[in-house]
Amino acid sequence: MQLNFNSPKPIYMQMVDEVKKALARGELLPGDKIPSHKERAQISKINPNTVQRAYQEMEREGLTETLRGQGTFIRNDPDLLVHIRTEMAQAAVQQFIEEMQGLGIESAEVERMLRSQLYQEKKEG
Amino acid sequence: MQLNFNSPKPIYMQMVDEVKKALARGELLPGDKIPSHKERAQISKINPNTVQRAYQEMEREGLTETLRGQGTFIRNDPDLLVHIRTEMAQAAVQQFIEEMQGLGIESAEVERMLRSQLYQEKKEG
Amino acid sequence: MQLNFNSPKPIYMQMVDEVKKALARGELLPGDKIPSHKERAQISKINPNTVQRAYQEMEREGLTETLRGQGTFIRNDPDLLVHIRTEMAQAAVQQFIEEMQGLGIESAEVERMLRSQLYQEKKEG
Amino acid sequence: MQLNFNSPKPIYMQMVDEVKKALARGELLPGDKIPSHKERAQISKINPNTVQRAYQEMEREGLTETLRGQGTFIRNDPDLLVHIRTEMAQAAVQQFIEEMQGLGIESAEVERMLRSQLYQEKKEG
DNA sequence: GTGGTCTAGACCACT
DNA sequence: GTGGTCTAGACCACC
Repeated sequence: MQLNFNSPKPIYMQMVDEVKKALARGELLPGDKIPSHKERAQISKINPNTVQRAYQEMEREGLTETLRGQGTFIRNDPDLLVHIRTEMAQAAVQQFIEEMQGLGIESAEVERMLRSQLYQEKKEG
Repeated sequence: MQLNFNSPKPIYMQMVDEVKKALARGELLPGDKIPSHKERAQISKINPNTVQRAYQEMEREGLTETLRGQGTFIRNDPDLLVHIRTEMAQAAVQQFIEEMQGLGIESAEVERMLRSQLYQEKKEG
Repeated sequence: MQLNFNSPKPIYMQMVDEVKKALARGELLPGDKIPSHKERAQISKINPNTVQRAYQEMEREGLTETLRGQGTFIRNDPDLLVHIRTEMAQAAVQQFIEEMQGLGIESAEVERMLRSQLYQEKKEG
Repeated sequence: MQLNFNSPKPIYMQMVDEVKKALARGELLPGDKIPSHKERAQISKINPNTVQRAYQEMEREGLTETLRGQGTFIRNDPDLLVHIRTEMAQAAVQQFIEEMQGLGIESAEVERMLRSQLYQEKKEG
């Protein structure tokens, strides 16, 4: 779980996104237990309340469900993974397109730049 | 100039980015005068202090220069436009790729999704 | 026995209320034996401690009596049923009226809304 | 704003409900500014963070909107009042009916009890 | 001054 | 030990 403490994006929001990404990547599965807020806080070296706020947000978004005294679990919904994955991917694509159009860059050029950096990336990584 | 007051990104940073985008799109040209901070504040309905901070930031980044008593101008540097444009575009591409890889999406799929949404977009817009 | 694990009302209180309701409905009768706390815990999938606390509370309220080695029984008091029933009903009515007055709804309108939903309910159920 | 510090219902939830009731009663109008969380905290003698949590919840439910640095306002939606009012009233009626049916009380008897207490109330108040 | 985030630490209900 | 609420107080961005 990578957190950027200098980002303007609140830490609790970053945590929610990280969990969603882990789900999308298949590293978390529906039904999995996630660490208690105290445990997570120790691991990530942040305050338990901040973790709890992230967990609250996930609950609210239907990402997790919590059993009193037992812990917090990824919701056991078979569609959840695909749903989150497409939702986040489409949002990223959308934001990217808007950003590039905001810079006045043509679709063909957007494609070209993406490919160029995409395959250069692959070699580096 | 589109500002999102609920974004965690500070308004003054959003303003800087909007000016850069206008430059990249060719809507602002090197040497152009930009509105005084009071004028800009009235137009965008934000606090003059916030505008001033954005202007300070642009000055600091070498984007603008201020002539006493005459106002603030886009710096008259022929390379500025291209420089800003490629810088912002590459940053956007980079961020997009990282986001998609964070979701565990393969390069080929990234390309496919981009194209799909890119040309659908074009028809809508 | 319906328990809502997300309600702010403690589970043991919910259990007490459920027993009272079963009594009011005539599903439990004075003198009836109620399950041991271990049994109850297994049935309702809750912690035996929680059940025990509910049983303690019922004992305290004079709802049940415990015979050593024999188990816990609904108190054999002929007035108990009527007493509980009217007590709970009046509390419910009282709370409802206060809630509706808190919303600034007139008595006539309260009556009308109740009838409307009451008979619609009947058809559905 | 009446808060019950001994209720199991969290204070921030009580605050949300109180604002909704004030709206339903017409004491708050769409567009009205509500006190800052610090002010409200002083008035109600609770912690500013608790107030803020209530305000957050109201924002999330679409009850209020907040303008950075200016304050929090009842959302300026003409349907809001009626919407909240009917929503809360129906929920109260529904809960009341379920409670009474849980006690095994017939519809006719429910009506009778309501009327009896409703008009007795009126004389007292 | 206003809202938003974060830390720190307490208390409670439930397992 | 686990989640939930609350208090207290700090810092920041914006008005």
